[in-house]
Amino acid sequence: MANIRDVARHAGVSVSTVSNVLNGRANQMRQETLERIEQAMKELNYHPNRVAQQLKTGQAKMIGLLVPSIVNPSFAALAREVDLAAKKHQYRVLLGNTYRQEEEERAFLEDMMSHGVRGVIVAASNMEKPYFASAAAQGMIMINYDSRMPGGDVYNAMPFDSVSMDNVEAGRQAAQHLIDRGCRNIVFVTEATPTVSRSHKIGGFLEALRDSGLPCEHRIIEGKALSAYGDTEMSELGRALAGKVLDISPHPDGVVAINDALGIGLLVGLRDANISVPGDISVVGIDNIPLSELINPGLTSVMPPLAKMAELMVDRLLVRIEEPAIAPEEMLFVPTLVSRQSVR
Amino acid sequence: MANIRDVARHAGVSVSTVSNVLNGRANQMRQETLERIEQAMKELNYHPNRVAQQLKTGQAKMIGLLVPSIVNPSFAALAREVDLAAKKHQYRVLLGNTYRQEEEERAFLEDMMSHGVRGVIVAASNMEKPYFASAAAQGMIMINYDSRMPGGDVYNAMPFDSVSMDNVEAGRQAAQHLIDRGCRNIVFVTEATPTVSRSHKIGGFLEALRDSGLPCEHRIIEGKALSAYGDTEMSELGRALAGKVLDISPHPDGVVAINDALGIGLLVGLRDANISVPGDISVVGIDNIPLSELINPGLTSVMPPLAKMAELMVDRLLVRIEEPAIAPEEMLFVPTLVSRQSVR
DNA sequence: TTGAAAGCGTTACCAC
DNA sequence: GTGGTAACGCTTTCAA
Repeated sequence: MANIRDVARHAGVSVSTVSNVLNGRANQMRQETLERIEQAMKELNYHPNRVAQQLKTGQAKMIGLLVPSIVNPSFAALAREVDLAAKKHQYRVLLGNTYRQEEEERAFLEDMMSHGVRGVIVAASNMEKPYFASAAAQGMIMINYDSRMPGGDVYNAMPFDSVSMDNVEAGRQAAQHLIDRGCRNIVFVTEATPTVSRSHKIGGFLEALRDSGLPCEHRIIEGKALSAYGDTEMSELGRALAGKVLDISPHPDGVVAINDALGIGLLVGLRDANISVPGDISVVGIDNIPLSELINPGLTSVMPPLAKMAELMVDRLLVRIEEPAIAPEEMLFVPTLVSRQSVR
Repeated sequence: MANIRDVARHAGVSVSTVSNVLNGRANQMRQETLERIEQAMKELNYHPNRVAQQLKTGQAKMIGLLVPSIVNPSFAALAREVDLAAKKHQYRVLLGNTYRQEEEERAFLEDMMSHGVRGVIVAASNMEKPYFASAAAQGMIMINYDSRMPGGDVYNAMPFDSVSMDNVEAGRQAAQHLIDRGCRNIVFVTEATPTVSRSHKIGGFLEALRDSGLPCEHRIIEGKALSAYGDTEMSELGRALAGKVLDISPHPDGVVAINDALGIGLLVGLRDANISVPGDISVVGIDNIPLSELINPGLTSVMPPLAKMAELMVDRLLVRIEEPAIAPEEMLFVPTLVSRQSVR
């Protein structure tokens, strides 16, 4: 592979001049020189060596994406959007699956450091862990996806931006939709692990019930997923929780699932119990994974504006790499309800 | 961040000595020196700069993974297994989504070159395209996943390894399972684009019918998917093709779908038409995506040994990077049938 | 057993 | 406007 020196020689100029072209400093260059250089690049099929650029500048044109598991459709969708957004800036995405293992998270961050990656999007992990702070101290820029940041003082002490769907609004929309369609006995079904996004969703959900004068007691049905949050496990949980929903008497007429994977499991569990959806019970999910459109009945769901969110995260990351002093912010995105057949 | 010189200084040795430790050449080193160096690394929290190593050695500890879309569950599953396999060798995975755009594929390969990545796993793309050959000529090691390689002379001229499920066997197993369960009027439903893996599956399918003395005429039902092979499109196609299946008279009692996404669509389409699965028609898919376990009825499917395949691909890639002269091979993996509720 | 120094491909500063 | 050259952090050969 040709290098910058070959190009310089071939064009009869110095290395610095070629470098100037490469770095957009060709404005006050003689037109003829520029052309000769560009010509040489073409002829030699020259592509700058990113590794050398990195070594010199300390900047890799890569961002890291840390997710629990790419097999989970929500994170696959996120990965796609992040990839797309990164491409607009000529960045590539380094993927890290952590399976919720602390050791994997730590190793990923360290690897990113040594690979010269300066920015990482961290999806759905608890950023209070010390290695996040320590990576930040070493200059790693991180941005949190999906509101796993603790609130209050601790949050303010954290040097991380946070981007998420407005989970309060999501919970509210889901509940309100059921109320609008005539449901009056509505429950919220969820995995038991407490997170900020979870409590926000529940908050919005209860708010909607309260605003409509519906009872707010014993509305939360929860269960513990078996293993790390694979999608399959989440759906299995949903299937199991269908039983708990039907233990309630009288049967609820509307259910909000904390995410679509769980909602889909719920659909299966209800069908197993010969309950008709939406005939007997209406179900709304939160997430809008591709699958929700495919199954029967299609799962009505509250959808985050993922593409916009990914773009903002990438943009923000790149800005912050240049200007680390910018104060961290929490950015919320308003979701939209996608209506399908699981609600009457 | 501390560098190798800091460590050397701190330990009172030369840079080369530290480098020797880093590269496992510490066997004939004085124990005491080694300890001092290791101590210094700890104290300074030293991590070697991969970028500098790369620049020097031309080897990035990264492999590329080129997939049409990570949102497709089959590729997400592949990505997970590849990530796991790569981790065993301390490699990271650079993800490229191409959405079946030639331009994206070309750009990805070029980027990998300039990032110093020496090995790429190429999933389900036609490797006859000239840029693959050109990347290979520049020293990029590539391995093809899922048998999209052309056969015969052209194949032999290609410097690529190929790893795939034994698609003939997969088609055979699917058909044989239906036959074993008593189906006698069996069809194969597929997307229309011709590929090697497709024709192998069909080949195995027909072979099984022939061996059991069943009719082999007009057994292939096909349709064109709308856009790039998103999973959604594939399922939509399956849903549409349910109609074509039911146009056959008498109705088939068994269907093999070329992949699970299509099979799931088929299930939905059949239900829409008030056909019972498996009561009236049995369905088998090929792929075994996580979703197949979740839906109702669960889709019986032929499963490739993905983890093994990913491990072999990564191992082979790394071997070949060291020893590019090794003759390319085609490696086939025997699939297993996973029985669920979609077959009577 | 350890050290000195060249060089990987690029950038950026300072001369001319 | 263009060129010379010292880094960036590491590996590796050669010498001591």
